[in-house]
Amino acid sequence: MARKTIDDVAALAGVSIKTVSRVMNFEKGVRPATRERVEAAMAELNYQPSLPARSLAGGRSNLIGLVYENPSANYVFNVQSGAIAKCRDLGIRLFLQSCNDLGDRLIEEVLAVVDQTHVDGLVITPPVSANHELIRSLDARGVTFVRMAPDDFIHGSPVVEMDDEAAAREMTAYLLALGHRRIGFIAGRPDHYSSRLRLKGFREEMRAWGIDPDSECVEQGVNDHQSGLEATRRMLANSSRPTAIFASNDDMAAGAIVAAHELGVDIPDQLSIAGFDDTQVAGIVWPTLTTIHQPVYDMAFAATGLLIDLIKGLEVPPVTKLGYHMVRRASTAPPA
Amino acid sequence: MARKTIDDVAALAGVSIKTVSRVMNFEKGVRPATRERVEAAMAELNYQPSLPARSLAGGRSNLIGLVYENPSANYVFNVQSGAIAKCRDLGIRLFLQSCNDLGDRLIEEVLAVVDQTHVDGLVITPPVSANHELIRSLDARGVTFVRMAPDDFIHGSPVVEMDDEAAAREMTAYLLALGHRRIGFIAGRPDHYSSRLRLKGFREEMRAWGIDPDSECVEQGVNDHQSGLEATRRMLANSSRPTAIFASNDDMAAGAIVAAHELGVDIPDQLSIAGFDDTQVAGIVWPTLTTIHQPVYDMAFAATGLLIDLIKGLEVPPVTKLGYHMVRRASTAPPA
DNA sequence: TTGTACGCGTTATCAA
DNA sequence: TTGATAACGCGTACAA
Repeated sequence: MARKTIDDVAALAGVSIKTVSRVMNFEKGVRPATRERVEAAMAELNYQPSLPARSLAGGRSNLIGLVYENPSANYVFNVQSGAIAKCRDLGIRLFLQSCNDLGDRLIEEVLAVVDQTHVDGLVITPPVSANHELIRSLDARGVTFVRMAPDDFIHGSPVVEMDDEAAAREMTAYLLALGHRRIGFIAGRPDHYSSRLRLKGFREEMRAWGIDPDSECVEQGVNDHQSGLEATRRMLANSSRPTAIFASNDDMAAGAIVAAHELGVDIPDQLSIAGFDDTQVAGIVWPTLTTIHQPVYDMAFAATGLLIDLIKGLEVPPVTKLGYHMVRRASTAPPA
Repeated sequence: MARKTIDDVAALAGVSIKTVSRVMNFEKGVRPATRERVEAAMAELNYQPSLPARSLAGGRSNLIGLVYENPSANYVFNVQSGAIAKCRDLGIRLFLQSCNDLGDRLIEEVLAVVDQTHVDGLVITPPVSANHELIRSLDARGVTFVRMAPDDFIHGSPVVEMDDEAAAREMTAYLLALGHRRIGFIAGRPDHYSSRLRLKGFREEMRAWGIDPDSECVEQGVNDHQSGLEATRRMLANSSRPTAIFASNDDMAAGAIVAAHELGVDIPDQLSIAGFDDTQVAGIVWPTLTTIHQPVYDMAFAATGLLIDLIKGLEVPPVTKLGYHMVRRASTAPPA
């Protein structure tokens, strides 16, 4: 079955293609009666405008790209869901650009996709959003983009973020208020900006409570389950065990839970464990995990909205900060 | 910076645009020396062909669509990863079509995307692959597609699947061989074909071992953690508790683990638990989960490859069956 | 308020 | 082996 074109619609409605175009694009200056005739014709033919044709003819492709790199299935899924939801509202199509396993071909690939697909702009999520070389290259190409949680403001593009540092402080304060004093921290990958902020928040709050920095045991992890498990084993082998462990993300916290189970350490009676992100695992492990809810979906939704506004030429705020909140579940309690 | 076009390349190479086109598309009948000149020009200009233009002019868009609907973040992530990997190999771009939350607008939406984007074909994953009405509509539109794990072969399109029934039989046999006789089964959503196959495999193997069907307690779940938790609570409240529980997927098995922990039932000494899928959670829960590895990534990779062959007009096998394997972890053992 | 004619960057036809 | 030129389906000047 041949694809319906604007000519078919114009013929059926008895107008020129330009008028059909006007109706499609909600331009003013079309007589209501004419508009209705055209709309009826479009409906009858089940007409769908050709994106490639619009893209070629007009400057705009009505296509935007979402650029991401691994973090985790849940993170990617939430980011995508947020972006998809916003696009669906506005009739924009989303092009996904996964940079997983791309290595140093990343920049080249992203630029190629931009040129090939004619996307109108990009939403860039961490850690790619902190790739300065890419940002500079995109800027040189004149690409419009919005970044999620970058580690700088070197570029004038809008930024959407949450306050990782304040959130980490809040969680730390919560553990301190429960009565914990020896609190272990499992840090995330130092090349992720949010990891650094979370560690900073932890340290500052500890200091604010006058805790001796020596009783702060900070172990380095790499954001995955295994590294959380190993870091916790090291901490629990220590003579002065912590009574609480705060992991920089949920996956590592889930690893910490396993390490405690292995050693027969009861959670939360003998050891409190807290995570960060509020991903799916937080509700699946036993005991369920106290954590910080990171509004990933909302951040992607907001970033996508900003990008679309930007493309339309609207003014948008340079920084959008979204709220987090603590989710208290079963893995934390006062020390024995 | 203006986008480079085929004219720029042609001018620099001192040939016509048609020749550049020939080189790009690996058509034969171009003198090697000419080809090299053109390739050098393309490289020098960092030329990227315009997808919309190719799509309009030629019949092909070099774009394929991946259609999916929720299942889970991990499932979607793996499917995407497989499809992306295959596309990357072949210079094809992937368009994602999430049908989550689309309800009865699903068919309309998918058809609209096909018409608008001019994708050359679709890879359709379950449960959408079993949506007969959609399949019929796509067929009527003459759309090329490959289905993953559909529940029928009503349509002649190629199918990629794994043998859920045999896998479930294998897991059941494993539990029986360990010495279990009272085995509980947590069934998945009956509207998912694979759920029905897994239940069938469980039942057949039990029967093959001459187990009295009354000692088969089958509880209905809906594929999520919570339903696995509740189903297990019901089973464990029973006077004749099972000594092993086989859940139709990992999420429900993770729920079963929590239920056992809540009641102080030791895993695996007092209760063995097995899952299905080998998703990320299987390695994160404690104890780690014995499960069946479902080759989701490979299935998507294969399906994408088949689709691309199909688009090229090649012959492809009607059914591609991929292998599974059992992953023995810590959640199963002989009964006490 | 509506229509005509041209151009967007490719591929395809056919001639050279 | 190559090239001129006409599509592809739509947006945009500009004219009516």
